[in-house]
Amino acid sequence: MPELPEVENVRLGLTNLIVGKTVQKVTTDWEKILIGGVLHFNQQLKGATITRIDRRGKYLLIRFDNGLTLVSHLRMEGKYQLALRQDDPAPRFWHVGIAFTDGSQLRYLDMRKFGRMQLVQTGTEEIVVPGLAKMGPEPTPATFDAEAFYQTIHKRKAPIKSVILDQSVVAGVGNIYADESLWLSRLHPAQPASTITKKEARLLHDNIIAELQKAIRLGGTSVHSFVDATGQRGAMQDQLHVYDREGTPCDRCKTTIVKIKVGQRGTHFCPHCQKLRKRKVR
DNA sequence: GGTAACCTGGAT
DNA sequence: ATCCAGGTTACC
Repeated sequence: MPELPEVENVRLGLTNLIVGKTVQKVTTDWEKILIGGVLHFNQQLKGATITRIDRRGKYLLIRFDNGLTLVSHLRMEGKYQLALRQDDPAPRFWHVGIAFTDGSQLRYLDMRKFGRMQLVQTGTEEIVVPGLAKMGPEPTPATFDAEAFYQTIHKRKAPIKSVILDQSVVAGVGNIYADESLWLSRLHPAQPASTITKKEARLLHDNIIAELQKAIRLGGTSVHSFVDATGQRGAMQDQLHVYDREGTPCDRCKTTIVKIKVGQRGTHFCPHCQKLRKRKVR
C-alpha cells in the first residue's frame, strides 16, 4: 500500500491521535506480525507512554518514554485506526490491538499480513533493523545529493526503475512514484542505470524530490485502498500521469500509455516520451 | 541479478 | 482458474 508520502500522512494522523497515550495491553491473532512475540510486546510496553512518532523511508518509528521505539512497516496493505473504546466493533483484517489506559485502542489492519512491528532501544534502530541500516538518503534537497545519486546509479547496470526502487539508493520511492518520476524525466523504466547521463540523473533526482513532496502535500495516493490513520483518502491519484493509466493518452503527447513488467513489477510508461536507448549519449 | 516466498481478496 | 496488487527478503 504505502510509499513514503502515504507513510508520512499516516505519521501525521497518528501523531494527532495517539501521542500522550499510555499502553495497557497488546493483543494479536497473527503473532508473526510482532517480531519477538506478543508477550514480549506486553512486557516491554505496558505502562509506557507515546512521546512522538517519526518516520524514516517507509518505516514508522513510534517513540515511548521508556527508551523504546516501535518500528512499524506497513508493507503492502497495513493500516492503523483508532477506536475510542476497546469494545467498538472489530474491523475486518484487524490483527494487532494496542489498548491504552484511557480506554481507546489502536488497531493495526493488514489484509495480507505482510507488515511487521519490532521493538528496539531508541537510537539503535538504524543498526538493529536491517531495512533501516541500509536506508538511503531521505528525498529532500538537504539530504539527497544529485552528484552522489549519479555516482551510485552510474555503477549499476540494472534497469533505472529497479535502482530507484532500491531503498538504499534513495528512501521511500515505491512502484507508483518510480513510474511517475521516470515519466517526468522522460526516461524509459528499463534503461540500464549505467547509461543515464549526469544531466538526466540530476533531472530524475529533482523530479523524485518534487513528486514525493507533492504527494505528501496532497495526502498521498489512494488507487487501491490507502487511507491514513484518520480514515482520509489521498488526492494524489488525480495527479498521476502513467501509473494505473495504461490504455489512456499520454498527457504530453497523446500516445497510448502502455504497461510492461520491469523487475517483476507492473510498470507504466509512454513509449513515445520515454524511449529506450542502446548506449549512453552525451 | 533474477526468482520465490510471505498472504489474501478482487478482477478477468 | 489464473493473474494481479503502494514491499521486502531469502535464496540460487
